[in-house]
Amino acid sequence: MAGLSILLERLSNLMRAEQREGASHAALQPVHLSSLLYLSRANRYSDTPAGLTEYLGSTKGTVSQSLLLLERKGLIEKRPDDRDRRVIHLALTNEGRRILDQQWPFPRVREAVAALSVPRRKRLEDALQEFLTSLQRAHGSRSFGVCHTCTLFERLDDGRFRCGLTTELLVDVQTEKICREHEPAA
Amino acid sequence: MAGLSILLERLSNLMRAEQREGASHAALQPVHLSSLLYLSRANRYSDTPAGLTEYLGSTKGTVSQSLLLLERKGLIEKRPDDRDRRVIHLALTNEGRRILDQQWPFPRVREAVAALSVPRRKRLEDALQEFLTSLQRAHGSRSFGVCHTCTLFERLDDGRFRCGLTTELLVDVQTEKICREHEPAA
DNA sequence: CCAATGCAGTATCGAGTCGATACTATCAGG
DNA sequence: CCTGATAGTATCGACTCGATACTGCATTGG
Repeated sequence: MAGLSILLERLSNLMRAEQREGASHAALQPVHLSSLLYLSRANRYSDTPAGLTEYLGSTKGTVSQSLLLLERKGLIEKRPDDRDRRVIHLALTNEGRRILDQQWPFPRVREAVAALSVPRRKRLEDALQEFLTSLQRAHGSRSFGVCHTCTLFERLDDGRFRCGLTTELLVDVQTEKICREHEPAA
Repeated sequence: MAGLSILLERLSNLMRAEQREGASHAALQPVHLSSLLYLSRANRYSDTPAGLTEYLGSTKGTVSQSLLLLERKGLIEKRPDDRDRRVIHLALTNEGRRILDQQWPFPRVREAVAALSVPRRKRLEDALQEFLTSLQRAHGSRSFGVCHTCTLFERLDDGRFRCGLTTELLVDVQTEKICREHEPAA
């Protein structure tokens, strides 16, 4: 059935138009808002140029350029990793957080979501979640889920949390963030 | 609920990545494939630069540039309107159709759609259609529906069809195309 | 009938994306 | 210690995109 592909294409175009409009209010490009959104939600394994590159499905060269611009505008900060000196961690500045809170979610998307009844919203959310998982698998992309839904996530006997991949202990707030190493349940 | 906005954002990014990849196979930009897709499905009231501009939610200057490029590459043809000499009609060339058929729908989107069971696909399609209508309304955008679902569409006693807006008779094939003057049922 | 208004489309400019390529620096493993 | 892989940057050219200014045609109201 081609109907679904057409709907997805139309949705893409509309979302794109909303993103352009929202971004231009802050003198930014759509991809900049996506970047700020990702970085505001990425855990410490994921808040790097490489993590963002994977999330956006772009190339590291392009992303590097965008990050230079965001840094120049004072919306993000770069901090070198303590252990691996090739790695850079990215964090939103207060100004970056302010811009993101102002522009996201996009008002018309918010409005369209609000126009749906609660059960219909739930139905769309479930159906979309399922499709996204499927699309991410087809894309060979990571799932970018939140840490505590990961199959590698461990609850220790003493109540603390640990990442089964890195065997590191996790602070509570980290487990609500999205992780590029996330392994979905099924 | 912010969850749906986040899903839509993630879907946008993934679709964008698919579009970039598909387009680059044909040495095009994502917006060029969207343009070809629209033009392949637009009726004679809608196959103009202005129609495409509305569909893409862009500006006429930008669209004009993209169309020059598509014409230069031999993927579309321009034909002046008979009655209004300001208006230009756009049509895909055989080469344009070939490129579109080759690149669309995007293989991974197709794959992800195919991975859904029929009832789940139907559920997603219905939910998405409803949301799209809602979003288009919020956006102040036209619905770009197919002609024969339009409230202005008339079946005459002799079996022919007529557009209630322009009062023109419509040939069968035109009624399956999308129209920028489309008025959805509710 | 014609002047004002508005619409369809084009031209041009500057900032930025994006892919490609080439590069540096660092890490990890044999 | 060397080899290969990984993280990130620099640079180039084609293109998008918004803004502004422009042309030519249509419509409308006096």
